[in-house]
Amino acid sequence: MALRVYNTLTREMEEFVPIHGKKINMYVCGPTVYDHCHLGHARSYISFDVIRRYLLYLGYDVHYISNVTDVDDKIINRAKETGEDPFDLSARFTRSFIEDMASLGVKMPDEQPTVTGHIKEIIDVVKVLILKGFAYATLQGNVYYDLTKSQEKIGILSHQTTEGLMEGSGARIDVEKDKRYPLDFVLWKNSPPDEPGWDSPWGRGRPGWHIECTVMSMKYGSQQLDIHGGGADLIFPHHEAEIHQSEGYTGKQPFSKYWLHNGFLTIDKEKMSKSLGNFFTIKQVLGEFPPEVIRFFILNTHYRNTIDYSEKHLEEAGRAYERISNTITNVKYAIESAAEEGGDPGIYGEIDEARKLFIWSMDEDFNTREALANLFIFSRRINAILSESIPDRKSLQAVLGFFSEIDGVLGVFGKDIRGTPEGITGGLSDKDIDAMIQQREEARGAKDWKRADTIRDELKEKGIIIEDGKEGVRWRRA
RNA sequence: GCCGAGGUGACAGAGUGGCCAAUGUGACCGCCUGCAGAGCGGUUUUCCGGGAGUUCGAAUCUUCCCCUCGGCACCA
Repeated sequence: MALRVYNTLTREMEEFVPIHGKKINMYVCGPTVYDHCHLGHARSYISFDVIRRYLLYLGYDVHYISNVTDVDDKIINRAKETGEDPFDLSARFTRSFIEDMASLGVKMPDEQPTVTGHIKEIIDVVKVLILKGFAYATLQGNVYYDLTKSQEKIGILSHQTTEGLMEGSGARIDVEKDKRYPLDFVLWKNSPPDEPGWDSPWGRGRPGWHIECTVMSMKYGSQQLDIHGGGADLIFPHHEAEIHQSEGYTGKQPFSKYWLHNGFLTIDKEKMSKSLGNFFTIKQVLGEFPPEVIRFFILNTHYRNTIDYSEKHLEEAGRAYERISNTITNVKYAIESAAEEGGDPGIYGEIDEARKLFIWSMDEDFNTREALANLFIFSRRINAILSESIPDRKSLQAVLGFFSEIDGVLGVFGKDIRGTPEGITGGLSDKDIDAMIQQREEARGAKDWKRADTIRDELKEKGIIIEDGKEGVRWRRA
């Protein structure tokens, strides 16, 4: 059994073998911060978050790098529209992005470099590319990568022919007049006086979009990465450009051994994107659904497939999520009334089997959907055991431990395992709730069902759900 | 136009040639329950876009056709 991944570079499933043993350098393209992030970004970063966590779970030493593009035409244009300083604007949306990721339980990258923090390094790499003959500066103060110098690599990731690319894009790109070849891409771009810029050997300007990833992945990772990830929309031209310039710079190939790309998120079968205006920001969706449901929803489809967003689908995901969530709650309640030892040891076999299936699923290109399906089966078995008898505390703790182990990868059930902190719900403290339940129990004892139901309804209105079980009454916040 | 991905039950979505094609949601029935909830058991008739082929055997491989979505300026 070994991990296999789908590599965009070869278009095949390949066994995952890192370049340097257990140490992995993984780079994922971050966002351009000119607006709040939308659910499509969430999809991408949650997918790679889980990939990262699973590699850690397998015992790899993962060094995870993800940049923030904080200077770019879109930022400058947006700032012009709003009259805001472009750097203030990008700082504002960088904070927004980091907040969103934290809400969704995406682990912080080990390194999160920004473009503006690496201007000097970028200039140095561009200088070398010119020296080596892979790039040329023009009189207008632009520097372009010269694609004729690595023509054999055109289409290496997008798997298209030069002609195909020329026909498709040539007609639409307004070809910069100082470019030698239509497919050449900009490494350094001249900045007019009213726009952000830095002094360079070619005049005042700013980095092109692709060069940052080359520079930062090398500075914080290695000249050759194990994994490079991003949305499928980055395959061309962004990631291909990175290959040209990185391999030109280092003389080593491949720039990245594995290229992983996540699929899109659509709405009504149309791609969610800022240019189409059909997007929901992460903050909007978080306003309607809890973060763990959003994560569950995203992980409920394989990361390379398209997900069609709709409230209906999210609600469905919420109900599915509750099944496992309820199982965890059931186990926790059972622990309270369980004997220390002496229960049916069969439960350990269930855990071993479930762990095997989890790894088996995830080893196949991070198949979280399959992993969740197996977790449902495990949940059902545990519930079945629980409805027949109460196992001993030790084995129940082991079940909880297993959920926690899995959750280290999926990051979905943490709240259920740890439990909600004590607090106030609907103006009621835990103490108030317990008191009301006590009253209801008295009514039930007297078979005063009307009064018992009234209390239950009253609590329900305030967001507390009462459930009568054989180990006593339990409650949870809706 | 060029290139790519995909069409699986009511819906969502796995499926690594071979036990009755996972799993979840929904619906229905039963158990449990004062009722409800949660849970358990069961049912949801021929669910693999269509044709041809390879094979003892195909949802899985080949080929043709139909349809959908996406990439080719920016995009996760």
